[in-house]
Amino acid sequence: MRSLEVTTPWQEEDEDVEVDDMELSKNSRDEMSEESSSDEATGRKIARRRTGGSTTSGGSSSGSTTTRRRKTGISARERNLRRLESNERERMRMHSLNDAFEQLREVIPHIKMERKLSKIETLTLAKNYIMALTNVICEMRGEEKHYTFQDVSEERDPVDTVTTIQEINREQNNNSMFQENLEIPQENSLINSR
DNA sequence: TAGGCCATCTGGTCCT
DNA sequence: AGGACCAGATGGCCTA
Repeated sequence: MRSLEVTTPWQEEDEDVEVDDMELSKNSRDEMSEESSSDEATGRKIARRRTGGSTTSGGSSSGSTTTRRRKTGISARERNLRRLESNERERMRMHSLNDAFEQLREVIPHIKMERKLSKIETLTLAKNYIMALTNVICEMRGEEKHYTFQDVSEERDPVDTVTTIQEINREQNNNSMFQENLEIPQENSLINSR
């Protein structure tokens, strides 16, 4: 995994002097918006955009415009290095999160669409699926259903398209179009395996 | 062109 | 102390 190597003017400043962190952030952003590269290992695009970041980080006092004294013993070069390493770790973290989303998309039944499910759609659909499966289990045990689903309207959102297992079955039986497009992963055929 | 979705950067906070 | 996690900010891409 390759880390970004960007030389910035403030990197040259090695003495432990007082610096303005906000100015540091600004310089960093400006400097880093120059190039983009790709991850050799994963082929992922690295730093598709590098002009992000904020001068007013949320929920904290980081947005203060006051000049703060840098921690002693850490040079600007060292701080830059740590920031770049931190960025790299954060990128990797987000990539693994996205991988998890992708795996989730693959195991929940949904209508095939031109575009892939968004993250919020994926989570909502997964939640509905879990609720539906829970109801199926309850039904098999002769227990009362845990969850109730609202009636689906005529115009349905992709997320609401499959709300219950019964609905999946009904749709599969009645709608050839649906039959053609609905993807129900084998691993998840809990209903048939019991 | 506005709005939705997304990737990335960033700094604060939490955790080990 | 350092890494993980989190949320705000920003800008790119795409679609209606």
